[in-house]
Amino acid sequence: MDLPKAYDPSAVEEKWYRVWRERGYFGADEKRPGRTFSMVIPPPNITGSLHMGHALNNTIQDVLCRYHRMLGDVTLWIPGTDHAGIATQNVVERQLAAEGTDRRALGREKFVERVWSWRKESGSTITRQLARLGVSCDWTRERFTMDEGLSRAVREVFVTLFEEGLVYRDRYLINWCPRCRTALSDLEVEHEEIDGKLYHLRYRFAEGAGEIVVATTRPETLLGDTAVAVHPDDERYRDAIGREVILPALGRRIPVIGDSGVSREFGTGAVKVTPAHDPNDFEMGRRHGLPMISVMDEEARMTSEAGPYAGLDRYECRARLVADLEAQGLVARIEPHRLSVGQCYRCRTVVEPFLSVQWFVRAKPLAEPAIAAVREGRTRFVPEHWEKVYFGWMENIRDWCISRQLWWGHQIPAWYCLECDRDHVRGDSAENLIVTEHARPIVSREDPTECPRCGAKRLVRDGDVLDTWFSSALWPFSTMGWPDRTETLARFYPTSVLVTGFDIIFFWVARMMMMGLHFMRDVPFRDVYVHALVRDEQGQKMSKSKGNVIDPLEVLDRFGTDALRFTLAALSAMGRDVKLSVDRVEGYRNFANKIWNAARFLLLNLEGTPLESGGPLPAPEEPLTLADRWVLHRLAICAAEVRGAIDGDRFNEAASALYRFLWSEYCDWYLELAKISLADPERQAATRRVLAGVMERFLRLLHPFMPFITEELWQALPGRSESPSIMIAPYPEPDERWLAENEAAARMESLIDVIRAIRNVRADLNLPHARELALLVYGESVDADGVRAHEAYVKRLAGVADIEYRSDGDRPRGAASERVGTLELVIPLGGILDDPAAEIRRNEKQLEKIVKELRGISQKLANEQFLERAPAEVIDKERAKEAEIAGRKHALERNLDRLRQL
RNA sequence: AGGCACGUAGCUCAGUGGGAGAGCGCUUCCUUGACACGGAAGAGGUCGGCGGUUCAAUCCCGCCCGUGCCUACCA
Repeated sequence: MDLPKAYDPSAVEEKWYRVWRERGYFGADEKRPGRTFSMVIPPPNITGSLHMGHALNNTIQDVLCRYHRMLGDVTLWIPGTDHAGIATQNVVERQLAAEGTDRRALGREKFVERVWSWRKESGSTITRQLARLGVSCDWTRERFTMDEGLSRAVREVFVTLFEEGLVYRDRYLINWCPRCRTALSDLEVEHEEIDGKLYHLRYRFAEGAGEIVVATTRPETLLGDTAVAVHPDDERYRDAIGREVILPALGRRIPVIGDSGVSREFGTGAVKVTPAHDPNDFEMGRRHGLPMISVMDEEARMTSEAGPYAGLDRYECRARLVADLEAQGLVARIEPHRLSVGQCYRCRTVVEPFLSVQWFVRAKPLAEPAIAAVREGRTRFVPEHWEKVYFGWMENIRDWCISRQLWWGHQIPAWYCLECDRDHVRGDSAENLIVTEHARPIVSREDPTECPRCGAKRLVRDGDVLDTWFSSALWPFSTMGWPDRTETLARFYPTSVLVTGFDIIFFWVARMMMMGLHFMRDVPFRDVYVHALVRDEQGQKMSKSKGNVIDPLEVLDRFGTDALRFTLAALSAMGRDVKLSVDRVEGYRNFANKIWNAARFLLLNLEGTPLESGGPLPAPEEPLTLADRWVLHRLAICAAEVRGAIDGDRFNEAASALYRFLWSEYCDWYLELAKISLADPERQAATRRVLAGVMERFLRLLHPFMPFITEELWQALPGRSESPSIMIAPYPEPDERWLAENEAAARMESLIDVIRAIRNVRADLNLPHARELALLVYGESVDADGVRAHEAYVKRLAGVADIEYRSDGDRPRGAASERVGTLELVIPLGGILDDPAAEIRRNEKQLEKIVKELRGISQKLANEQFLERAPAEVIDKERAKEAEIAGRKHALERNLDRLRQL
């Protein structure tokens, strides 16, 4: 078979992905006995397009998946997508806006239809892009958080939690996005520090003289103030408590109350209390039974409660109000102040605390088992320190607001009776419904046709939908067919590992833990592998606004899937951010090309010889060259390292072991040495076997990281094995016997040192390779025997024409000298060396280094405490080193003397 | 405010209680029959600073400086 000179990914990737998929290799056979390995994909949003975070996340998952499949585990990886409530609704709303209309004009039903058709057209973009990464997930099991089965699971969970009292409805101060016009959970609010102002405002006493100055960052909320609070023990305000002040602008009388939650140090020690617009004040309002006045509506415009300011936007109101107060002399002063504002995580609009009736999940009872499960090690975080983050959040968890005032999502299965609950319900459809917190919702698995209390047929359904993350929380079991008791669940739940980014530990991981434990009575995953963010090469978060985004699709086009995957694996040191640069990908593209050409060399040299590259590797008893033995030893080490690294989730170590073996060992040394034995008829056959057998093992070891090139080359190898695809071939085990061949390895390495030393001389003295050198080897030892036995290696790789051995005696006068182990290598330079000064300089430089090194070691060995307390082997090692360096020093000095006499 | 990471070669990053590493970049040489997406050789680092533990610290501990992130209702 003729391979092109360079690897061309585009000619290979699509072809093999189709073959794998068509042959069903991605599927898991539930009936097959044996160990299982299972994962569920973190479902990307249907609005999404592949970014580097996805690429990293899915590369790691696919490495694990392919590895376990090759280990023989029954391997299941379920893919799917998330309906992404707000994000998707926003996309379609933007489309409508472009058409000059909006969702209200369309109506709920038509709007939801419209979203479905959008999803049909565009929702699979992300899965097609994932496929380009080569992910081996079982597409026949692909799920969507809004599909029928998952919707059933969502409903079952909601109803059950309601029945258990873990879901409830209440009027509460929640986070509200005035642009999306929906409630948000605490997690969906992102805090950002900004430069704001602190306004000091005068509130005059209603009776008598005097005033209290309060400090606020949000003067417009003053319109909703129902008290002023001070610390009860604050001497300054002792007499104020119980009196009333006049609310500026509106003239309302409000009480001064004492509350120990007020800090005496901050500002003036007095605080305005606005229960309907501030979380602190809300709590204080509840404690003191204060009225709660909403002065802003759901679009953050001032309500009629705001008096003269009604109808103004919140910021406009602020400006007008402050101006008015200044005119009245009620502004004591305004100072700059850093404060953090909450923004909607989907649209960046500043979020407003908003008093409204919402649905909540009571989190504490669900969190406790989830905390215990991690404490007991039933679920393990990798790296471990994420446990702390998880505990920190879980232990201080607050109830989860799950209702969203959107149309795209799982509509809450709750109905209100317009008859027996008519005092609490206004409106007659989901769109115009206003229901107080006192209404009694009818929550049901089946859509009710009449009120279970009064039998009335006039029911109206709650218009809210559930937080997207509510359905994501069920993902590990809902995708496996729950609430039915399926074989899939029995076989694959809990999943083996969840691979995810730390940014969604709270959003997703924590909630899956809670729901999984509650409904499945078991953790959803054994391990959570938390990888970091992909950043740019300066460590900046990639973002469109910064313009530093590296588009994975472009990278795939330029360098191929395997190169990107290998790069991500190589850079993903556990728990560290991945700082990606295109140069790096290019480097690993070159690696792919190196493999390609090594295989090309191999195929050119097999010349149709019948050979089983997948057959057993030669055994140590067989007659083999030193190079053969060495490479087989190194292969075994590589296999052991790679397996250990993947088992320990150290993907970067696996990648570097593979890289080093193939490039620095197989190509740089073994291939070059094999060229010698291929020319020797007696050795040719064995060399071919080793050459091909090692390559075949290497391809299998590499396959989880670089699936495409490994399949393409593996298929090109002759007679490799029974398996029709490398994907389902067994993962190589380190061969114990070759692992133990340390002696051959040491001899080879000593030869490598000899060759390097000669090359070194050649390079330093600028002697072209064509210029053949003579070599004198001084010293009697196994090292000398090694050179004697492998002269061909040294001659070929170092360009030496002639080798002589001397036990000792005079060295030639003009020569270069190198000390390697116990040997002194002398290269006579008479007639070649134009300028002895160059060689003198070279030697002097080396000598300088050596002298320094020797001084350090001698000092150490002179230290009594070191000799007393250090372990014997360390001392022995230091002694050996001292002797070796002393030998080198001596040889160098002698050589320098000779050179200087020239 | 609290917490968690991180500071190692020009750049981006691995790593380890006893010999400082990789990729890219740089310098010199090589169009040698797998590969110039290549080969050979090399330069370059007080492993952020200061203390401590230890026979021995880049690694463990403390403090400081710098950077990044997360959490938090302090107006």
